[in-house]
Amino acid sequence: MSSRGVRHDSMRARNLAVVLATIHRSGPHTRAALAERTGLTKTTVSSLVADLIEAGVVTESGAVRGGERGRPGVAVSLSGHRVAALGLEINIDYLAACVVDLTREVRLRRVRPADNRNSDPARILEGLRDLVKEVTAEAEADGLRLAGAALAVPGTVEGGVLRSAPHLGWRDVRVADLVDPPFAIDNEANLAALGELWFGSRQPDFLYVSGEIGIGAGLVVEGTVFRGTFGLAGELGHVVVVPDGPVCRCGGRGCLEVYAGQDALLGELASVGELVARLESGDGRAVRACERAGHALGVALTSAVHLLDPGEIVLGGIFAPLFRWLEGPVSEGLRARLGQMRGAPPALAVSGTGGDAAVLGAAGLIIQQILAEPARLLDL
Amino acid sequence: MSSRGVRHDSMRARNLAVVLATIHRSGPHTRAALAERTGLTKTTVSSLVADLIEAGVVTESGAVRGGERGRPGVAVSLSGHRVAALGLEINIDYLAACVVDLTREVRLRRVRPADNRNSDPARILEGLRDLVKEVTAEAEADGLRLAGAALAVPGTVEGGVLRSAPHLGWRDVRVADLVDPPFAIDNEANLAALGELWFGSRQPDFLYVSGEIGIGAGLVVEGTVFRGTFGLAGELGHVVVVPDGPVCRCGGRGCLEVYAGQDALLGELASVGELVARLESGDGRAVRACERAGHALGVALTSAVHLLDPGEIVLGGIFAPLFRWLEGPVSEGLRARLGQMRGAPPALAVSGTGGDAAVLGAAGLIIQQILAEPARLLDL
DNA sequence: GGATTATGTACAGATTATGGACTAAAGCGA
DNA sequence: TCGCTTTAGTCCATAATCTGTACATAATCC
Repeated sequence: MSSRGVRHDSMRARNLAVVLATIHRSGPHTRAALAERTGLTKTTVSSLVADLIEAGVVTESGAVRGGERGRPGVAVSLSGHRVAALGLEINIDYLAACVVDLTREVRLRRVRPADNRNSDPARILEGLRDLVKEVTAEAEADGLRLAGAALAVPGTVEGGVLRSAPHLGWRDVRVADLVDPPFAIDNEANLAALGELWFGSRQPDFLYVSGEIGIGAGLVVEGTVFRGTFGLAGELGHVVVVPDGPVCRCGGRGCLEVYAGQDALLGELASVGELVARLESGDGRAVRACERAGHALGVALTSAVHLLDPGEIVLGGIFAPLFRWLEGPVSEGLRARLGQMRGAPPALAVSGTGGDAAVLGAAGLIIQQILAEPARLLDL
Repeated sequence: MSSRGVRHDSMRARNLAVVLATIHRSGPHTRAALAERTGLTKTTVSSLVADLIEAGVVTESGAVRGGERGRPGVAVSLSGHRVAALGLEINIDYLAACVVDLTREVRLRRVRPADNRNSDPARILEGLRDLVKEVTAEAEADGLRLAGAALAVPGTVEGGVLRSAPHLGWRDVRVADLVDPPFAIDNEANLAALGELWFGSRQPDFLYVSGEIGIGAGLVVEGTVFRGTFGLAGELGHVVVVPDGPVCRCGGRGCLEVYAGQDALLGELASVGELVARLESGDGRAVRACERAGHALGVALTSAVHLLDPGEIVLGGIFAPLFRWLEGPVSEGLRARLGQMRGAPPALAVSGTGGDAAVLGAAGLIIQQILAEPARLLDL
């Protein structure tokens, strides 16, 4: 609980957010419908909507007839023409950026291939800065105002500081400070979960499992990402599957990653595409690797379901193209192990976003912030 | 996000809560100090404090000199004399109740031994109703007004309905409806975690591990219990320790409970006291059982730390008296398995509450509600 | 075209916080 | 002891915001 008292302007800020959230959640509304939904009076809603229009987050979008009789209302809907969010991602082999407007339309996408393994943070951040400049200029030329930016990184983040990104070879990098204006940073898996929420037409409760070189997970409960105490929650890749199994790069033993990480799945194959090809041709070794991974995932997800209680489980990253082969072993494992503890195990689904859930989710985080505090756009 | 607009009275309700929370968190304050802390004006604070005094949640408690000079202020502190909360618990072999006032003073405790295994819900609830009547009468004779009640049950709770309590033999019991006024219900482990927060002088971030016949856990993040999507989070007892281990009563295999549940620990011994005695005398079998349990706990907690990211781990219930013998294996397991993933594993601590963390936590839940919405006390 | 119905705005009134003036109560210094 | 300074708490006029009623507007129904 914030310990600051609230004043008149906080009340208005809150009401602006309530009206905007209603439009966002349930589509265009007339002012009258908004008044009914929010419990505010028509007068107040009119005044709030006027402010939201001025802030550029909503527009009037034509007449609607409510019942059969009476004066038709004017629909107020989210506006995609003024305000947008910038999503960024640093990953092992690329930098990516995207611009998403308030209607969730992806307005711009940029991917720059790069080899960032064991790289120098300063050099990569220089490249990121360039990318930001380029994309910002293009967005502004499009008439968009970028209300904020967020960055996805393949590592653990604590209070805006990148603590450890083993594959990049980075430790304790204060990424946010190096770019102006400073932006939000979060773990790839957390943001991919948000990406799934915003762009994969998901229900607001699920566990997104991100298969990359490592395996991460982001839990979304009631539309927000659960981060734990230090922001380190969701490290599904190191859940114990076999207590005295092979040593993992984390120092533990028998972690999920050992059985279902990219390296374990691909073996000597060069890419996921190749693995899929082998699977389709019924190659025994590939099928066995996939079954082993599915089995391990079933075990780890059983623990995860007991501890996190997700509404649904979504497989993303490299698990998405492999879903056909993973689904069976994973869901059987869950069903058998969860037993009578719950009615039925959470449903298993494929990720609805393409490979770029994380960048999109980064933009989604900013959109979430805008929707939560539209008043900030008015102060500037 | 609630979708209801806020009005003047919500603003005031919020400010009442802010002032009260400040006093609760940081002890007695003068009105001037409250004004500074909350950012409200002295005028507003005076008016809010007047309401809080009327509601009976705070009192003036003597003069305090702030600096060296100037008129001394009047300290405003929590009042334990009017408002209190009722905590209740149904467990395998007893019914319990307690009354706790706003200063966290336990004003009343009642435990009624009973054999509730495989019992008839209606009969037990009858007994609970009697207990409530008795305790309510005593509290009222003491001048206390019970602002609400909450009930801890050894089972899973979903939206006020007790879904499944295997040891009681209950399924789908609508407990809340059967008592008037209806009260909040939650899982024993979740409420024990709150009990630990309120009465064990804990930091606001920890995972409370409740060793009873089953093993549960309640995660507290920033002072609130994490419940997951359906309120089923924290089922530590069924986290997988050995994927093809012995069958557990839940239907799974190799669950933590199989290795560290009460039955596994006690073997043929009749009570935890007896086990402690054996351990103290160095009985080999007892020591080995304890080591095995500690090892299994280390494995399950490793998964829990990766997924939940708790600030600290608190062992309660039957694990509390066994802490001396469990601490070593558990913390070694955590240290070895967590490896380089985090700076250091979360600290391991014993529960600070006695055996009745759950009842106390039930009362704590209500106190939390009062502190969050003091305005409700004024409306009546 | 007039009655009916629903939308959206205008204006007075209510609620609550603010800010400066004022009163109260203590110590300090002469 | 008296006045000065300092801090606490209250009073009152003002400002921000929401409410509620009245009203103008725009559609359908007959």
